[in-house]
Amino acid sequence: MSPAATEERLDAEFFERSVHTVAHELIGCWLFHEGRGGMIVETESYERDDPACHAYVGLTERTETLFGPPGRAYVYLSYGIHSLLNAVAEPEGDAAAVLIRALEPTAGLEEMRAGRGGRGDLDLCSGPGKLTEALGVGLDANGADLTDDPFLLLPREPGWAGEIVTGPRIGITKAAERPWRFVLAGSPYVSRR
DNA sequence: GCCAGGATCGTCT
DNA sequence: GACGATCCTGGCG
Repeated sequence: MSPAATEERLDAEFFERSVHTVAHELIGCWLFHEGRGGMIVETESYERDDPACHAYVGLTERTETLFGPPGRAYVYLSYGIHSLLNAVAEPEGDAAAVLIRALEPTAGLEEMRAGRGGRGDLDLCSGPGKLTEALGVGLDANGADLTDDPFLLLPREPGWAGEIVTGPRIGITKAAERPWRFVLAGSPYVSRR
């Protein structure tokens, strides 16, 4: 299953709202980068007044993108190894972002398998570090416009009716209890943990 | 199948 | 100089 090529992209307005609303509504949407990608099945939201958010400490060179206009990509290096992809939300000057944690891969499967060392499809995009590797998104994508090439971000297909479950965020030590993780119920493509 | 530990580097103190 | 919004491997049962 894949979206029609003529469908309209999500625009900056979509992201210019509460980061939690954006994170929730991104589930079921489609994300592609250079022809590789699929349906978003797992996200987490990070707001500015949130000890786990990088922008919590204020504006620095690193967090500049977070304070910028919505609909941009915030990419940073985690554990010295993995690039993690976020979508900047809320109006410019209001730092908040949605971490894209997992996709159900549908497009460019061969390329993604090659980039991921020939792993099975369940392991292609089932984690924030995995999906950036599969899609070929690196640190140089920081600040890029997610609503334009080489990214392609499409809304849910008409009539889509997936069930979305919320829960505590994963892999953080501060404010981990806040229920700002959103997953598509029953999807085998979400990260394990 | 489950768990513990290591890899590796940009950013902040 | 320490610490991660992670992933993979190896050891053990």
